Order: sequence, then C-alpha cells, then structure tokens
Amino acid sequence: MEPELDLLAQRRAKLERYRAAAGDPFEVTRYDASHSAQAVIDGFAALEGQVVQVAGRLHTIRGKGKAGFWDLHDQSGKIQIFVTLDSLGEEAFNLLRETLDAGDIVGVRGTAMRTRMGEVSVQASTVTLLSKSLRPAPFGKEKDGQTWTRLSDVQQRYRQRSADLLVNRDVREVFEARSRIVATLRQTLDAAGFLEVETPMLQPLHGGAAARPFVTHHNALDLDLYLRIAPELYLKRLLVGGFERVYEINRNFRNEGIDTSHNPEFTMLEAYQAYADYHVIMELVERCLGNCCQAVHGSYQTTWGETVIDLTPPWPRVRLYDAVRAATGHDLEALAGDEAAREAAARRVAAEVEVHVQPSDGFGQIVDAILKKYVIPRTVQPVFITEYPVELSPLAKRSPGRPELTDRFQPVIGGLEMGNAFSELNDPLDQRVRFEEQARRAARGDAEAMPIDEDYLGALEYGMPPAGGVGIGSDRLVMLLCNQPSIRDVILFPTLRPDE
RNA sequence: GGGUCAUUAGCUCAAUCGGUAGAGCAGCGGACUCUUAAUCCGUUGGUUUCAGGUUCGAGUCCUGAAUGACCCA
Repeated sequence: MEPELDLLAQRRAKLERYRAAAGDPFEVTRYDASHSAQAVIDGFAALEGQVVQVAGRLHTIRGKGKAGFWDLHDQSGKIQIFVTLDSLGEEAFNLLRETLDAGDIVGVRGTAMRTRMGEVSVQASTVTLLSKSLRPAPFGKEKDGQTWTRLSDVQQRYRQRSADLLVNRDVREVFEARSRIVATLRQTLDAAGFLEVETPMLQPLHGGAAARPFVTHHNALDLDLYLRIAPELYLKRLLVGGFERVYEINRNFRNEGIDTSHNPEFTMLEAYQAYADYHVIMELVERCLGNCCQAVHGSYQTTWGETVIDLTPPWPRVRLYDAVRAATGHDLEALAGDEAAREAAARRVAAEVEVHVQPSDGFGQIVDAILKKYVIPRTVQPVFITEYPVELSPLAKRSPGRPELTDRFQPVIGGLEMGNAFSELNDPLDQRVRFEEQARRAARGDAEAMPIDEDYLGALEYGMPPAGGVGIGSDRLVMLLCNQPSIRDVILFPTLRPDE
C-alpha cells in the first residue's frame, strides 16, 4: 500500500473506532464555544476556576500516558488543553488517546487553569470530536516563532492553500491585513462622500486600459464578450449621469504573462471625482494609502525588503521627462518634429540605453519602456511621476498649453507602479481623435490598443463634468504594506498551470 | 521567448569520484498524571517528477518532457 494511503487508512480506522464508541463526529451540527482561545488567555484573571467551552483544531498532541497536553488553535490564537485520566474518566481518556490525531477539530469543555509551568490552559472534562481529519496536514514544529519541517514548498503552498493557511499562521496574517486594507480604502472613500458602485465585468468592448482581454461567449445572445480589463469607461458614464463621486473595488482580467507583479485576475480600486483635477486626486491617493498603512502598521512607515518606506504625505511630484533625464541623461521632451520624427528619435535613445522596444511601439510606448526600466524600479520612496505624453494616455486630459502632454500621474513606491491617475478627458471631440489614433495603433499590430467605443463617445457628448480619476492596484498595495515580494503571496488562489 | 536553478518517504532535508537510497519529524507499537520542537525504546514507510539514452552499474552523466523559482529580452 502506498504510504500516504496507509496514513489515510489509519485515520479512517480511528474514525470508525470513535464512531462506534461515541457517535459520528460528522453528524455534529454545532458547538457553542463560550470563549475564543485568546479570550480565555486575556480574561484568565476572572476565568480561573470557571468552566469554559472552546473549539478549534488540534495542532500538537503531547504526552501519551495518563496525562496529555494539546495545542488547540482557533481563529483568535491558541490555547493549551490539559487532559488527564482523572479529569476525563478512563473510558473517554483511552478513546481519545487512541483515536485523536493532530488536525482533528474538537470542542472542549473544561476548567480554566494554569499549569505548573505557568501556561494558561483548559483542563478538559468533556471532549467532543467535531470533525475527524482524515488527511494528515503538514504541521511543523514551532517554538518561539521558529518553525521546523513546516510546509514550505511554494508550489504546494499555492496549490493547496487550505493546508498552507492552516499550517502557516503568517500567511493568514497577510490575508487578514489585506482585508483591513480593502476595508480602509472603502472607509476613506465613503468618508469623502464617494458612492461604491458595480459596473460590468462582461463587456462588449474592452476599454479603459492598454491590455489584451479574455474573450468569452454568451450563448443566448450569441455574443462574444470581453472580461473587463478596467471599469474606467463605465465609471465615467456615471459621472455623465450625475454621480459626482464614485468608486469600484473589483476584479479586472488581463490576458498576459504571469510574474511576481502580475496575475491574470487582479483587484483594482478605481475612483472618480467630478470637478476635481489630478492634483486633488494626488491628495486622495496620499490619504488612501496613508490610511491603509496606518491600519496595518499604526504609522506611515512600512518595511519593504530591508528599506523603511515613509508614506507620510505629501509625496514628491516629479515630471516624467525630468525623471527620465535624471536617470538616463537623455531629454526626451526636447525631441522635436512630427510624431514619426519623435518616434524615430525616441527609438534611437532606447537603443542607446539598451531598452528593448517592439516595432509596433509608438513614441509614448517607447518613453514608457524607458521609464519602466530606468525610473520605476529605482523609485523606492513614494513619488508621483507626472505629465505623461499624450500618445500614452488616450483617456487623459491634455495639459493646459501643452497639448503633447497630459495631466496624468502614477504613484510609484517600492519600485512598483501602484496605480494610474489623471484629469479625465471630457472633450468628446478630442476623445474621438484619441480613439482613432488607438485604432491606427491596432492596425499597426498593437494588440493592447483600445477599440473605438461609440457608446462611450455618445455619453461624453451629453457632457461630462471636469473630473479626476485614479486606479490603484489593490494587490500591489497589499504587497507593499505586507512586505511580500510576489503577488502570489497576496492572492489566495493565484492563477497556476494545472498540475498533472 | 531565452538563460540559470530546483523536483529524493506524508513534511523538512541528506546521499563523497557513477557503486546496497538515509536522517529528523509525522505515523505505528511500548514507557511516562504538568508537557510545550516533550522525552525515552522499538518500528513501518521509496516507480529518487516523467520518458528515453550512456554504462557491468545512474538519485548522480546525456537528451527530451512536466511543474515551479529566479534572472534577462
């Protein structure tokens, strides 16, 4: 017999034995704990000598004679269970000794007490098996924060997140922090008068970002639909409709490669504020991210690798071209001529600084490639990179008096683009010109170019107020604040190639 | 897309120049009524990721595949 099957068979046999003597644990429907594990410890002064009921999973079982010590874990923490032949009675004690395994879920009724070694414990008088663990979980050993032989193979951790979470407490803490971060984003925006909305994930046109979409099909309508790459164009339709402050926190889907900062499905916050420009949005971003940092760390400081990052507002603003010039010595802003001439000149600069560009790339994309190689990875403390070329920003408003630039910025922290924001283009005539340029890019072979969205143009024609908007990648924000270098460590079930 | 590395017991890892695949933990049997990486004695457990090849002999060398990690374009 395979050893693993052998281990499973042993546990099934124990289940049968317990079932015959004390009933089927899987028929139990509820167990009313009086206290969480942590509550027993925190409230011990008042609870000592009192009867309590706790429920959770046994992680370790020590002692096999006439006394034993179990570590019972629940969501709050862990509490030691002290069992003796005398406290449980011989029949129950022997049954449990012979049928319990690490991983079993039990309810314990007993007396709060302190052992001779001083550890707050529950001395059990009644133990009820609530669920038999039929598959051994890869619990390691643990003492004083050190662990031994604990599940650590990253592949297994991602593929079997259940085991990862129940074995590695620090993994769970990341996702608890993630929940606090998302809640803080909502609280911050709600407090600022924003309305949370939901817009389509299934879209007849993909828009709002430069990315390849997933395609799916609706049978009843016999219609191809795209999984959204961004909610942007729908949220701005709501500005047309009279909502002045809206946001959405939800999933986007992009059909592109997977690496430590990209997962095909990821969570994005997008927020739009009427009558505001990108300067207002910068302050909003500072507030949102600063509050999230406070929620996780209680301060504006967070550790990224070995570096302490300080999110205390305000953050420096640096013009894109200034940042590129400082990093490479090349002044891309000074490149003159029509678009073809600027593109050719930018291409020469890219070659000189060894930045790889695609033949289909235009001036804006070449600038972006240089930015991504020379500026973004080196920007650790928070900075707003501002004034992006119009070719790279088809939905952003042109800078006043500088039609080749847009009032756009990206917050960059820890070498990661944390988002994207701009004063929104509300001129339907200019928006049409921008879409047409995108269509030319698509014809040139750019798979990430946006299609012309006539319905959106029609909405803009009703009139959209001037507005500022922002998108923040929630996953990357969690990475930053939890010091996790891989996006897979902040997504519970990251996209993986199927095993087998 | 290219390169480097990894894959050995349920878990964490060894295995010298190519020469009988091991340990700790978990499990199983035993001792133990205050342990906490519990301890002590005994013990089961292997298609070395997969498919080929070289060789008297392959975990080890070669080719290919799978999955993953990291780096590069």
